[in-house]
Amino acid sequence: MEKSLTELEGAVLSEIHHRGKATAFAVRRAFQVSPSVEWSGSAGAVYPAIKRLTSNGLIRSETQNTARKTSHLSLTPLGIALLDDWVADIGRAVGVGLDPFRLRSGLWAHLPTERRQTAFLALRDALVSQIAEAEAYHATLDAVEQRRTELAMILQRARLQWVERELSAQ
Amino acid sequence: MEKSLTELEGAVLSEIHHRGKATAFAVRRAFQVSPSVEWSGSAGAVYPAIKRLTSNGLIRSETQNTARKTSHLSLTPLGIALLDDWVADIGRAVGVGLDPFRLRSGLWAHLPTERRQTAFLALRDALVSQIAEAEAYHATLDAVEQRRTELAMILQRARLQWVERELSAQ
DNA sequence: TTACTCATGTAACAAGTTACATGATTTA
DNA sequence: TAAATCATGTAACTTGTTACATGAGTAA
Repeated sequence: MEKSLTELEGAVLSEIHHRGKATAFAVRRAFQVSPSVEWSGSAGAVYPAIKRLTSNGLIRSETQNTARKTSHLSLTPLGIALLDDWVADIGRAVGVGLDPFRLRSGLWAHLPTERRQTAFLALRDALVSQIAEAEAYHATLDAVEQRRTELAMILQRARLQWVERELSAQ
Repeated sequence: MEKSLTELEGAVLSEIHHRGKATAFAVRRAFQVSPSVEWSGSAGAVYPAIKRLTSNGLIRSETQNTARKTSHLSLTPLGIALLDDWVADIGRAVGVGLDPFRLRSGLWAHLPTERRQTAFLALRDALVSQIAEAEAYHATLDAVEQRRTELAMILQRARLQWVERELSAQ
């Protein structure tokens, strides 16, 4: 009876199983380049996580017989079952998450007037350019990352609307 | 030259400065009850954070001369300045954050058909009831927490729309 | 041959979690 | 007076971060 998967462990398993990432390095790279996932893809997080999951029987790791000591990763039946449980964990999925924008939203009103105005304008610009960037890259992504990017765009558009309402309400 | 505040440190400072929480215990309680903030309000996080901020000169801590050794907390001018910087940190504010829903969004399509259907229906129900709950409590909250709750509701409504689109697309 | 990328991993550190310990005050 | 709440804090643990170390393959 193990405790349930952490968010990073679930993300690692899904990179291997649903996005075809065959090595620890490829998983790291995916985290590093994804704008819709928040981990840095640090070696000190990914390698220990894969080690844990391997020794718990969720990941099958086949070391290649090449000079470059790469391991080919895949999920065991147990790994697939626990990944499905993690994916279908409704309670976690509907959690609001750690959102730096929401956390600050009630505090901008308390900034000195000029600084507040500047902040809202900067927020608007940053959101607009992030949305444009996401739209540009969207077509180049696989199905999983496309969905995530869609939701990231929905979030950024909602924030943008909120900011514009605040700006016009001044 | 210290490094910038962590998200929890900024949240702690804003609880004291913008929401009038005068003791470490009150800060903990605020985190524990807030549905729009993700920290557990554990003693092992809050007390060390306040200790750090106090010894770095951001928090003034006046121990009361009562049997109950409560400290009355307030921000120093330095604390107010660094809090304002944290609040106006646009780069952090527009980050997408750690979102368990977005992380899973691309993976639900890979669940076995029946389980997927069940998951989407459960997601819809959970989102509907969370929105209703937030609406009910909204009026009882202070200005800061009201804004956060508004943004949490915007997020949940956007998720709900997305889920309903997925359900009707099957 | 120099530099970049692929590839794996460890060490020191940071900052969160739960669980526990302690004691005062208030309320049923 | 028993239980709940107010109040502060530590200890063991988990898991993330950056920075470093090592080495193979590839492209300029």
